[in-house]
Amino acid sequence: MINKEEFRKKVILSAGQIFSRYGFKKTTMDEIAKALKMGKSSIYYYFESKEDIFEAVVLYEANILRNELTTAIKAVESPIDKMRNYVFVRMKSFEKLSNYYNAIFDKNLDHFDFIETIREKYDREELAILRLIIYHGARKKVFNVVNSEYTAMAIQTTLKGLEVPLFWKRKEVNIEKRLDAILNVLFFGIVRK
Amino acid sequence: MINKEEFRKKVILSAGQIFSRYGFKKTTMDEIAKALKMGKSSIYYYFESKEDIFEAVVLYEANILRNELTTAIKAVESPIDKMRNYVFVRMKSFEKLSNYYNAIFDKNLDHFDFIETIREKYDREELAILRLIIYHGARKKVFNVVNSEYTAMAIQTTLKGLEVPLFWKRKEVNIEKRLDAILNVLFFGIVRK
DNA sequence: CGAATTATCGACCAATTCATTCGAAGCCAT
DNA sequence: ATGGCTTCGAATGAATTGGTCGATAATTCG
Repeated sequence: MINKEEFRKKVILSAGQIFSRYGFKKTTMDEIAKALKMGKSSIYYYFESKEDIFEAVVLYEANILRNELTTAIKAVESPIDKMRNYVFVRMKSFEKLSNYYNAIFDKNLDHFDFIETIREKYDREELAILRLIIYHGARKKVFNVVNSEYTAMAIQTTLKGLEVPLFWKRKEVNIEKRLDAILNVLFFGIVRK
Repeated sequence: MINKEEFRKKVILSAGQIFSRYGFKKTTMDEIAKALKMGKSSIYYYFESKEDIFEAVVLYEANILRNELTTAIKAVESPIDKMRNYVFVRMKSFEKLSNYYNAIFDKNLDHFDFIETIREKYDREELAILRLIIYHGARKKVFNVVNSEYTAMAIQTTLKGLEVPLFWKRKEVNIEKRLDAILNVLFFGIVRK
């Protein structure tokens, strides 16, 4: 490969597909390697661990979504309707969950009920949570209800419930710091080097 | 449970969802048990093995699809267009594969190229193969080109390539017999007891 | 009731799978 | 051919997984 950074991106794109399809646990390093047409051990030259790859994927995805949402929010005139519309379309593209997103709009479900439902049915689709967080954040932005304390708590609660060994559940890392990293990417576009 | 047969069906429906999502290998008995809210070992009271469940699921699914197709075929007046249309719609509903089904119609791909593509991308989605078989069979029926030798060979070739330990790959069973069972269900509606 | 049959479960096992390591080796420019 | 960068196959130790077994509920039936 020409460039280390370029190769990492290649991995992120490739592994991202597999992760979003099978989730963290069910995705194996062998699969990732095979998709890249590479020896499994070679990947460890660019990434520390499977969780490291996953973290990179999530942050990458988060950044893209944030950009899209930011643009959309800027273009909003009649906040509620436009936003509702936009998020609706975005969610639809995430086929597997559209039913639930429909539900929350149609039946005016409580946010936490909603999270609970998702957790029960899709606790392997971490990216769903990500989108949920974004939705949550976007809503806050649009309605101008900024309460990062509440947001952080909601996210933390959600993550705690997941069985998947997400990187931010590692005992040795500071959960607060990780959360900050994510929130920075999501809402302020700051990406760590 | 009231009835042994009824419980088996419950398992088939529940496990079927998981199988079709994650494929045979990635689906664990623990998951199936959890979905049924039962102890894992209890399932073995009704089924011999994981493969046994899978076999039941596949045959069940095959039977439903066969019925649908049979009805559709009966209603065909202008065989080519109607059939094309019907299969098209059916395939669309199988979202993940629709691109490939589109491809085969639009670009007139060879049948075997198509199988190859599927195998490469989705060799864990055995039900995709099933649908392919049905499509294959339906095509034969509509175009009145009946050549069961060819059909059987195509299927066998396809199955051989799969890495998944499908029940029909077991050494101790007669592959021919298993194929016959499947074909009987698919094209003649005969279900084994 | 009580015995026999049916159904469920937790604990356990052997085999496999998996993430990760490591040393060797390929490749390429000097 | 030396040295740095990159790739890989084989090995490993820990975790997972399909399946077993004996105990124990639950249900049926005399």
